[in-house]
Amino acid sequence: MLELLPSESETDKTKYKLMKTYNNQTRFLIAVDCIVFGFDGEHLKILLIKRDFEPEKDKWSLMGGFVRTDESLDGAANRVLTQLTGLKGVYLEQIQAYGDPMRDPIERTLSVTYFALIDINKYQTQINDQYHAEWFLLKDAPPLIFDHDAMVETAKKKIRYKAALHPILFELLPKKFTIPQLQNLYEDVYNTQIDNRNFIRKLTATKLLIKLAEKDKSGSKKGAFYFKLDKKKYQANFQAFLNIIPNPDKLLTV
Amino acid sequence: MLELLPSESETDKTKYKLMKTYNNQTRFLIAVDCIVFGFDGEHLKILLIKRDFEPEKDKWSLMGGFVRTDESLDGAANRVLTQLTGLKGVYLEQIQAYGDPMRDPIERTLSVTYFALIDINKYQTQINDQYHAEWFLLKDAPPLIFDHDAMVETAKKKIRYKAALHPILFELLPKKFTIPQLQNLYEDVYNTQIDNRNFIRKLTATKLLIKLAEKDKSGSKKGAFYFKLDKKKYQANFQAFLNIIPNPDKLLTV
DNA sequence: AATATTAAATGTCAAATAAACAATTAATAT
DNA sequence: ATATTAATTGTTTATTTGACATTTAATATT
Repeated sequence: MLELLPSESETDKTKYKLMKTYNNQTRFLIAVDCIVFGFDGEHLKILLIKRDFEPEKDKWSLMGGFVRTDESLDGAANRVLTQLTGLKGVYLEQIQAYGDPMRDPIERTLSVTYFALIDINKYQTQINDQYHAEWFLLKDAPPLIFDHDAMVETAKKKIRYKAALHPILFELLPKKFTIPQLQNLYEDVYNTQIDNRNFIRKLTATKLLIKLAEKDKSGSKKGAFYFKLDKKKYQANFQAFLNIIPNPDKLLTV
Repeated sequence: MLELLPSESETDKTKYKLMKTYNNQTRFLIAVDCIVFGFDGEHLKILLIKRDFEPEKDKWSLMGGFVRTDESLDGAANRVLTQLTGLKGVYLEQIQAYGDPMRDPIERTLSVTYFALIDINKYQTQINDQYHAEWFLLKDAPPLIFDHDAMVETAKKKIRYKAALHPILFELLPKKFTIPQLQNLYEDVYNTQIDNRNFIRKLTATKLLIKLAEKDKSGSKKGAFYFKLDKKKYQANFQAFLNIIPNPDKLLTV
């Protein structure tokens, strides 16, 4: 930044000590807001909380919180997410900072959004569910407070964009999953039908999947083989561009 | 966010008026920092400023500034960029928020970074060059203050990533440019050699270029034809995935 | 026990795309 | 007239993609 205060010529450390704050600048509240996605085997879902206090009491909202004095942004986002879900080590990625002066009617607040991808099976309503959290189908989520609807829209676009190139959607699945589950997930995210043979061929080419002996019999008579992710290849090749769905760029705005 | 104050039951507007601020929360400075890229026909460059005030006097830094009371983040970034370059309507994109508690030794400050792509020919040192700005080859830019080096690294990755899929690099070129210039640009961004015939074929396929009658004679005896961008197609198909350079994902971390 | 039912799993062919590769052309300089 | 230099152009092969229908494994039914 610019507009630092001039100071006398001394050692840097001394200077810093002399200069305790930047004068004549306004300070703002900083919040993090999390867009938490899950997958029920059929459809994408989003975890929202119902506010039981004013303002906007009884309205639905993203889970968030103010950044504290000694925590980083990622730290705050992880804290908020753990408060809500009880989960740690969740896939969490910063999306964007929202800083419109009027976005919070009470007081100007900057919000840094994160999206989280969690295995919905690991999530359990906290015993002391102070947040009144609820899963919604993404398609019929209720209106949200402030600019949270815009945040969710951006988050949807972001995961569509990123999942078109990188295997992040596995973060939504349990350790063992079936090909039909995986295909349902991709089809729901992109709201499109995918040819099953091409889908499997492309998946096989990634070498990310390990076939297990066990079958999931719950969905059909024949049963579908379980697969698990090859974690090493997943981490090693995460940045590589995949092309699982046909013409992904045509689907990004749907 | 959570942790709003409870309030009496009245109309929303009344509630908001009653509730003037969020209590018991720390407020922080918010800055924007711009990573400004240019292209001299051969190499990518970055615009840095030399601080002539304490702390970190005489050190190189990104151009930045504190967010003011009534401006948005984008507004602040545009203001800062115009102050530095005199340019308006520049390609500017938010990258990321940096919020490590110790990133600024004077006072905790959140910085939201933006990258700017400008036509280096349009840039002219401001008459009153209070910022002592200077262009550096990206490869031999000096060490920067605070966490600005990390910001530049992230910005480099970001434009490599984005330019692998979208035609943003045209923002660095003048209205009229030649194919050799364009190829130099891509080769410098990805630090790789590109086969000239394949490069032109892929570019032609995008239908983004319009060939002009005029030639640029400065670089060779034969001269290279000027091209200009088809602005309508550029805007209409900006989100479409291109594949100008071979195996871009292999080059993203170089 | 044979047959029906249901969803999972599998293969082929044609079209499009990408990568590797060298010769010709247009202008100026000698 | 010839040499020089960089810009421009095309072909061939390999790979990837998309479109398309049948078989298989298990359970349910008769």
